[in-house]
Amino acid sequence: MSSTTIRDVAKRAGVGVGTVSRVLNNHPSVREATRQRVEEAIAALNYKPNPIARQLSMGRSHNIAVIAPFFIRPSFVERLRGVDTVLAEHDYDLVLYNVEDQAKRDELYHVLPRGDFFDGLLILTLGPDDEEAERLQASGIPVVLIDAHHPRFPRVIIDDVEGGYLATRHLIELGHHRIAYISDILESPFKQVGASARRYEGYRRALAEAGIDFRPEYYRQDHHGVREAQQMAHALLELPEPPTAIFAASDTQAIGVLRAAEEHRLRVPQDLSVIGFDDIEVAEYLNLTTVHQPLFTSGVEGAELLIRMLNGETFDPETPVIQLPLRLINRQTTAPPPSR
Amino acid sequence: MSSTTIRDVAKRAGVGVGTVSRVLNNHPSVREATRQRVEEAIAALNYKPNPIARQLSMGRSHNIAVIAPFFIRPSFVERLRGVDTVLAEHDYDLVLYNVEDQAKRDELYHVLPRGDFFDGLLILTLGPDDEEAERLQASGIPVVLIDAHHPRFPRVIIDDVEGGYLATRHLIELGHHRIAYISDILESPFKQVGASARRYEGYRRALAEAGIDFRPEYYRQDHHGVREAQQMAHALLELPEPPTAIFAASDTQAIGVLRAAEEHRLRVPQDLSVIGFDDIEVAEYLNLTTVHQPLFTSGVEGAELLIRMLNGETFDPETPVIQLPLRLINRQTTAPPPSR
DNA sequence: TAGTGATATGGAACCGTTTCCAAACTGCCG
DNA sequence: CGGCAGTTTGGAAACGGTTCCATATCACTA
Repeated sequence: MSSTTIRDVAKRAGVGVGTVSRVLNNHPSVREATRQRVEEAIAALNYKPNPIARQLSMGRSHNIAVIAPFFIRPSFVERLRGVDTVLAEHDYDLVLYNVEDQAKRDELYHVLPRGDFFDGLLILTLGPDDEEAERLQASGIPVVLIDAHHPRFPRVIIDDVEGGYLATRHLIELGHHRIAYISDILESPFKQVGASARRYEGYRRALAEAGIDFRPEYYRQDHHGVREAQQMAHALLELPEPPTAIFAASDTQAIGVLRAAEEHRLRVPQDLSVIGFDDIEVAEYLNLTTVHQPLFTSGVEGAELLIRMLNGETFDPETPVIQLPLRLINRQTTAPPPSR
Repeated sequence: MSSTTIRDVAKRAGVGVGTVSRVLNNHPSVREATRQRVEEAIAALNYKPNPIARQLSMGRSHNIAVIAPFFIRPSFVERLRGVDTVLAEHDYDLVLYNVEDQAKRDELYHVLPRGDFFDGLLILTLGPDDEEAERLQASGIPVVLIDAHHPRFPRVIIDDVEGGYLATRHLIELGHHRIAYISDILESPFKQVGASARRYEGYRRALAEAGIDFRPEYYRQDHHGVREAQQMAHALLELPEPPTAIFAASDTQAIGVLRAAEEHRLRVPQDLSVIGFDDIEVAEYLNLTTVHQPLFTSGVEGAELLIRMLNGETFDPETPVIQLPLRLINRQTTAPPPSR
């Protein structure tokens, strides 16, 4: 029970509360002798200031809300670690909100813009639609988007089109012509153009550039998940003229493709090439060729940006956009197509 | 900017602040007509009560601190999801603290016992040592441990000895005699007897019971991680008389074993059986035989227990201990040993 | 030793709520 | 219509800090 208050300390040290407060916030104008006495009293009473009271009187909470979709597990945790690292360093507390479905999401977008409870808001992946953006902005609370796009907010992103292009290009250079793309549902349930749609664009561009006709039957979408991906790959491999390479919009989905290949007794990469996206941790253990995006770094950069905003730093007329580099990681699930 | 206060609302509705507060907390004794007027004023001014002021005045924060080691990623997220589900339901906010190293951990154990900032504390995996337990208990703040042991605190656990026994027994029943155990370092850096040590005990017990001599060279430990596990398995497989089955203390480490087997051109399970522990998500995709523990459920149960404590529920003289069931998941990485 | 500007200090006011107490109503009964 | 118990209500006090302002103290200088 640390119900000792600043007044107790003041009394014990024989000073006024103001002085104790000054010692606490090491304000310069406190005589050394006085500071000593106060510090002794603090130690003697084992006094710890009440953060809530401090928050109330200072008008700032030192909390940062992080909205994140847990269901994209592997990549989300890496990002969160990045965020945590930075926030801890700057003494902000991380209040975490999980969004698993539309309802939860809508609720959060209604509830969170409370300038008096959060100093800032970090949104992972599930960016706002226009109306929500409006409301967020009206609330005046600083917001940074990580892995989400909205013109009105500072954000940390990757060039998904480029990523899709990179992956597809890699397959083309290996000699593939029959290249499929599987992804989660492009019209994302969360009312925004998702990453997969942009990766798809890169896919189409690479194809077009190489003069390869796009075949609608080589393109599938379903909810995100290993099982769903496995089924899509399955369908693909049963086509009269199956693809020789499959580009999955995420590593998680690539795992599903790998499983389907196994079912079909296809050797990877000899009979079928598979490439993923994200470079989550298991990708390495599965020897999955993939497009690496800096997940941890995205968290770091986003949090740092937010903190700079909180410190009153202002930016050019433009809202800052940090674009992180992508890199193809060539492991062992891609190879030239089977010759025949 | 929602700097409208309760006084603004009171003025506009022509009532006292007390009445507005009563409406807000729907206290029964407010006349319907009055309630109406107040509600109109609230709507008109778009008033939202300031949670911090409320916290200060009520002495409770509605925050729950969760201490978790991010580095055990996959299992940690599942637990966290369980926690989040329950907390959200009960309107508690989840403040997350990551512990990646000893220093961070010590700091947290010093800082967190602030009864006035957190209503409760949920500790995942990294339980307190005796001194820390002392301090925690002195602070009076309710604590629940998940996947950690300390006699003084309520906790949600599994029977790791039983789990180790289960896994080893399974291998023995398949006909294996040369069974190795690899794990992270038993003398955990976090000053407590870890799960791996108890699983080891189960391993030894199963061996003894079957009359199989324990061979020290079949038992290895190193830091947690795929790479380290891979090396340990590597060493094991180069023994003059290598094991025919390896029990890894976690699925993550089992992945390392799988990789080592691949390097050695051993087929799993024909040439080598591998069993893990935890049943994290990828275990299924790798067809890994493993011991399933209810991760999500552990989070749920822990959070619910904490909330019951917060609601003033008291328990028998005993501190409550919830033990979750374990289950062997028989997939495709174990089989009888190669006959020869 | 008085006077000066700079530095320290005490303590009231404030942050925005809840809660408590006393006062003001209400409706009902005799 | 007066009295009374039960509801409603207003508003001061409290929560535990920070901040501001006025006052006290200090170290020098003339």
